[in-house]
Amino acid sequence: MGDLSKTFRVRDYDLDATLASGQAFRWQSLGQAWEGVIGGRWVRLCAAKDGIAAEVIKPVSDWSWLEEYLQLQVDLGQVLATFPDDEPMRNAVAALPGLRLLRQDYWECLASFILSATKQIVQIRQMVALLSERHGEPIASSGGDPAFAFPTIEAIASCSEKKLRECKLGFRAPNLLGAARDILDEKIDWRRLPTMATDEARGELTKLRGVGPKIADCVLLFAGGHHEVFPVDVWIERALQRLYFPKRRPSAKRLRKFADTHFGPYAGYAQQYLFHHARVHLKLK
DNA sequence: GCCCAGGTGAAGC
DNA sequence: GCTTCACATGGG
Repeated sequence: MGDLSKTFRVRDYDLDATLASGQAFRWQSLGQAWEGVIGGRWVRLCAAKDGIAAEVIKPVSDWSWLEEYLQLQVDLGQVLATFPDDEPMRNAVAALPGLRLLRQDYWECLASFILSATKQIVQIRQMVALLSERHGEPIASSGGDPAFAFPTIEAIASCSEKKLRECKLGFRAPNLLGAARDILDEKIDWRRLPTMATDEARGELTKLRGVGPKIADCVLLFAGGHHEVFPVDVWIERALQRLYFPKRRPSAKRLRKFADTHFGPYAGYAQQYLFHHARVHLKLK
């Protein structure tokens, strides 16, 4: 049997901040609701009293895929308690209480962040949407437009570079294609990735062309659940500079070291707070 | 038109 | 080692 909707009880969950924070790229805001696709299922989410209401289009009896994706079991208070007690962190948390990290699919996350290189978040969304429409499986959805699953590794691997460039991927096209083919050709130990220690997994991911430390760290954090990982991108670099070293100009290496030692066991969460806060509330340049 | 965007890899000091 | 640059494409 199963149900078409379910309400999950959860505290401290800011759905808007979480789905708009640039960690996942398939969510669309429609009025009060968010519509998206998680692993081949169309979903509509809505903030509800004491929790989150979910709607699907085909009956579901086991909702663990959604609980896992949304990380409903995480006690946010415990996470926030591990943050360093300094002004930048206090401000970022105060501005967005309830911001969470999702737990995404490895391939979709890797592919999306391969596309993220020197692109704005809006444009990453556009590339991901176009790629899914053209190379993903159509799936049932509510309303007029069909929805599309994110393209499988096989679907991307069987594309030509030209086909991918037609999805506006630019110079990222060969990187995405290469990643899909290298995974299928077992150039990296893809299957064992989820159980690897952080450094080993990072080493595997960065064997892929177009995947450096930043993209690898995003995959480790957003798909692998390595919560101690702190991806450093241009936004975070600016935020760290301005918030923690206003008078000096530390090298990228120095900032990396600071990020690795300052933020504690949930540094990845801290990073997401700083990142979203910097993007939304600070005019950093 | 110009500048820059959740980077990376290669080439130049 | 560190700095600079090319790489496609679109939005502000």
